[in-house]
Amino acid sequence: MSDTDTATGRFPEFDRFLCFSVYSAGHAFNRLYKPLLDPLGLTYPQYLVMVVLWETDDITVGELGRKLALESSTLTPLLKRLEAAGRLERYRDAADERRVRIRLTPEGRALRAQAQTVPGCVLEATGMSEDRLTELQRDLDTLRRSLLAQEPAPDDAAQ
Amino acid sequence: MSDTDTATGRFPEFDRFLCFSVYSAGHAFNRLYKPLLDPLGLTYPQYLVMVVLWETDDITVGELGRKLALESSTLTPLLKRLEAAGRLERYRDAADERRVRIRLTPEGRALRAQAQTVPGCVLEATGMSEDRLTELQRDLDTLRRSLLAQEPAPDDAAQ
DNA sequence: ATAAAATATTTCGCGCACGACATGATCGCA
DNA sequence: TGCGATCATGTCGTGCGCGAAATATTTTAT
Repeated sequence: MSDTDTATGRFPEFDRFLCFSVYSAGHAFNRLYKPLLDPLGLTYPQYLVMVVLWETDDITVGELGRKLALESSTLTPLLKRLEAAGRLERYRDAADERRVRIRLTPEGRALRAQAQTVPGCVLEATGMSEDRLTELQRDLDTLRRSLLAQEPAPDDAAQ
Repeated sequence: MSDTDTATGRFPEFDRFLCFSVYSAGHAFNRLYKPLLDPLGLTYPQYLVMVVLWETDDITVGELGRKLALESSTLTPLLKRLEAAGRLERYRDAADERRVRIRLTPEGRALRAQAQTVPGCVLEATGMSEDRLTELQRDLDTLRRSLLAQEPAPDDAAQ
């Protein structure tokens, strides 16, 4: 950051806002991915969902939401679009009718092969070594956990 | 990252996607800021706009967009909302009637005092030292520049 | 002087992303 | 058994965020 000038107590310069660097790097990824994903007919969040499903198929909306840190109110419309595009199926869990499970269609699984080249393109675009990127990712994950630890986890206010 | 397994050529595990760590850290900032900004009647992107304006007032939409890396089609509605809330004024530049300039109202300037405590809260929430955060920010800015360098800057395709 | 190209902003349509609320299923306990 | 609490998902309203197209102004080249 810092998002502050601790020494002076004055409002920090805009350039020193870490939150903006994160915000802006996120947009940059979005722009980079767009031309790579357009041919696959996927948006960037849809691609992240597919990556999870290629790794762990037949998962509930809730599990998907926990992996991606997204609300079901975000995922439901996104998943319906992927379903309409024939990439996956949504069906009620027979054992617990509250749950909706997501399963890839053959077409959805096949898409993985077409996406093979994407990660390499992205890696190259970063222009950084894998070690440096791994380190950066580790720091970001640490940061994310700290930030979320502030906000009251869903409930467990007790204790 | 990496967003790839260069060694194997296999599709990387979801956990190794740097883009997701950035994406998710961005959401985490959003969630952290919400309760801090709600009392000020600002959203997170609106806050970023205000931070820029507190530092550089009387700026055009285009300049603001370059600083924030946002399109004018994103800023226009956001600025109209801030104008409706009485935080700023939009007016045509007399010297060049194509431009719209943004100027804080007294109320908009006064809001800065109420926001004084925000950066400190955010810094504290990160749980990281300022040095570490500065380093992280530097890496993210480097990354962002690399990513954007891929996509053809607006035009100058010539040369 | 004027037509054509470039520039600045706005409008529109689409897709996230969230919080608040609604719905329906399951669980726990009297 | 059954009724209230909890849980999983979905719906709705608001606000980004972008690309494409529209509008209006200025600049450039003729």
